[in-house]
Amino acid sequence: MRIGELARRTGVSERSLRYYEQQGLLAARRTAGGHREYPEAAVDRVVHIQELYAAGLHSRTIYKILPCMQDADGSPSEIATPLLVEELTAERERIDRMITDLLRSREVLDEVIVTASGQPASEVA
Amino acid sequence: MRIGELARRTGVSERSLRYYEQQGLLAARRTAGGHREYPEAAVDRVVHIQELYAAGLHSRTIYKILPCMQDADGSPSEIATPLLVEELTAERERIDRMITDLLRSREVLDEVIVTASGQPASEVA
DNA sequence: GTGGAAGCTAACATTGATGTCAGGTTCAAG
DNA sequence: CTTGAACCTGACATCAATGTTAGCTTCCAC
Repeated sequence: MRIGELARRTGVSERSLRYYEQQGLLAARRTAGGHREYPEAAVDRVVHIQELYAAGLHSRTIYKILPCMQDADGSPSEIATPLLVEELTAERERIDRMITDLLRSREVLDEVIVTASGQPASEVA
Repeated sequence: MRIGELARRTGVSERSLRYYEQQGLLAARRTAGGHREYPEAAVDRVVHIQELYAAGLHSRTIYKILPCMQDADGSPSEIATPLLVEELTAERERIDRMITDLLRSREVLDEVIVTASGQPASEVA
């Protein structure tokens, strides 16, 4: 399929798809005229990429992870080096911290909402 | 206290403290020579600001919230408008979504870690 | 009053994924 | 062949908080 369809089907802009290619995350054959031609599996791959971006990973890290992921093409083509596993574990801890922070943030925000919406200062016990 | 001490005590850079002032988040009296002079309560205020930044709020939103928060100075000086409460509720939902997304991201990452660390493709059932 | 630490302003740089525009080429249906 | 949609590259813009630098001023302990 071509880039427009891939963009439509994944909800990712054409701009971003080209960027992913530039970062080595997404390959495409080219037509004689230079247009990108994607296989079906590209949809899954883009979904994977999005999931990893959503986790706050940088494209360089995603670049290293992708070969180790299972996708529609089948089994992962590479096994992670111990160094990569260590890096991923560190990322996991970062995500844990973010979750913790966000839970805390939500509490703070709730407190603000209560303070701000319901109670004039005179009503505070 | 002066900016250096406030920075040290809050862990926020002087650059950021000046930026907060520029955004209207943090006020300071000035000495005759133009140096910023902060009250004790500034420490709490900066902590509040950090908490809100950590929640992913923009300075403009924080600007609107701060007067509604309780700090070392005592009770909030203003009650939020219904519009602001609505905005904060939207922010809360955004945080909820982020948490959900991160939990999902963590799962994905765990899957990658398992796939990547333990099992060569030949071992996959 | 002096010297060095600490502050001041202003301006520019950074980050990183994505938006947007310009100016051209290719594709495919009629 | 033609035409309009789709695509190409390359460059510049964006966001927002913060880092960094330069050049100058103030503060304060001696």
